[in-house]
Amino acid sequence: MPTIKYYLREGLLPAGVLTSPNQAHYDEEHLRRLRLVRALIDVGGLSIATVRDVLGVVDSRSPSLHKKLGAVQEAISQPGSAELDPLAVKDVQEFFARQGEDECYDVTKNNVTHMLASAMTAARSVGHDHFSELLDPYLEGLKIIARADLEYIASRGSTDAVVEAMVVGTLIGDAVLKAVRRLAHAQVSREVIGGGSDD
Amino acid sequence: MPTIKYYLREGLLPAGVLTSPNQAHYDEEHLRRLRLVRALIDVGGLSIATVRDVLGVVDSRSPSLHKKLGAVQEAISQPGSAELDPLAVKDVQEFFARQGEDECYDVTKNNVTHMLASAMTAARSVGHDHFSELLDPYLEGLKIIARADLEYIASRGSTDAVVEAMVVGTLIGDAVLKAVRRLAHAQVSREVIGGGSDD
DNA sequence: GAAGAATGGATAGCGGTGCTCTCCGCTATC
DNA sequence: GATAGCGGAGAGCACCGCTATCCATTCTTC
Repeated sequence: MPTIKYYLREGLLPAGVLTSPNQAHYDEEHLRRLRLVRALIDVGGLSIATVRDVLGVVDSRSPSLHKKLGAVQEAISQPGSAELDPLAVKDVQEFFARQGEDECYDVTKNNVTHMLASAMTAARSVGHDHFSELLDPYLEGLKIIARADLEYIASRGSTDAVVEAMVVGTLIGDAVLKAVRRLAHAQVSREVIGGGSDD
Repeated sequence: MPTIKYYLREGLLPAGVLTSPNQAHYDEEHLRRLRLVRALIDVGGLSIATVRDVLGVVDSRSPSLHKKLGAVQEAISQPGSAELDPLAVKDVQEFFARQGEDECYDVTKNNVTHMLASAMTAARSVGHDHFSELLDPYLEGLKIIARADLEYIASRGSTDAVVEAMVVGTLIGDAVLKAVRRLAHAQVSREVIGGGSDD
């Protein structure tokens, strides 16, 4: 697998233990890492560089678990450089205000918030000026989901496993949510307009 | 903008109305299309080829709206070619069975189902063998979300607008969900482990 | 102990994708 | 009539993920 050599070179995988100058030993942990990297790339859609960042955070030792989870979250939520529509930013801020979370987040500094504002910008750019109406129901549904997520993540053993579960759960979870949402769309749409041909 | 010329060439944008052999006129509709294309690429993360497919479906005239929405959904849910873990497929099938939706979907033929199975495969590959436990709470939350989506989409005027809203709402909605889910994670995690430093 | 296979390490190169540059022939404008 | 601009088409560029090749060394096998 030349790909593995490449990942080693790129620093995505730790070098094996050299038993001799040209003989390195790789254990089960290395294999786990490799599979994690592949999952992040294939399912998470992360770039090599982002994967490196994420793993860097995962491997870092941080005083507080909370901080580390925050850092992981930032790392797996890369920005996307389009500039933001001020109205979209306002949409986001109003949403925060409605949730009593004002001023906690800054669009310019927080990747996740920036992500949200980017999406709202895109919505407005295609004429969907009231997309932000969806934010509240979204949050309502996502609270259920997030609780399940956190329960799942917290049920891990070590703190390392918790951090890793955060990465995996978030990224693979994104993909799962995408798929299940589409299924739910189809299901709800079937309920509403049946199989018929109305408009 | 050479990029526009490129999109024209790639068939992502309809040619302008030629007022003379070297003078084309572009109206507001063209501009809308361009912004839509950019949104699909930037926020939706679609490739040029996928955008072309999606727009092809959007522009096609189909007898039934339901069919068209289904086709759109397939188009915006491109597969990802990794092979599937049979156990992951079983996870998905059991999930369907639990929802009373057996045999409605085939992992090999339906992009969305395949997407779900891919994600479960990735989860298993990194040792998360019980990720499928999350599917039920996910669906529960997503039902709320999907209802809001459908309501939003159905409130459009023409059927063309409905189809377009399906595309936009699904793809931009994915991005929004990603962001809000992370915010919900942070919020729930703050509730649970506070800002403190336990593990 | 010798021959062959295989490894680690490093460099160069390949293939696809999204975009840009340049050129050509034409026509609208001054 | 000169010039500036357009539409159209081809070649080319930059980046990214990956692969192929090479070399020195060393484990394996006889």
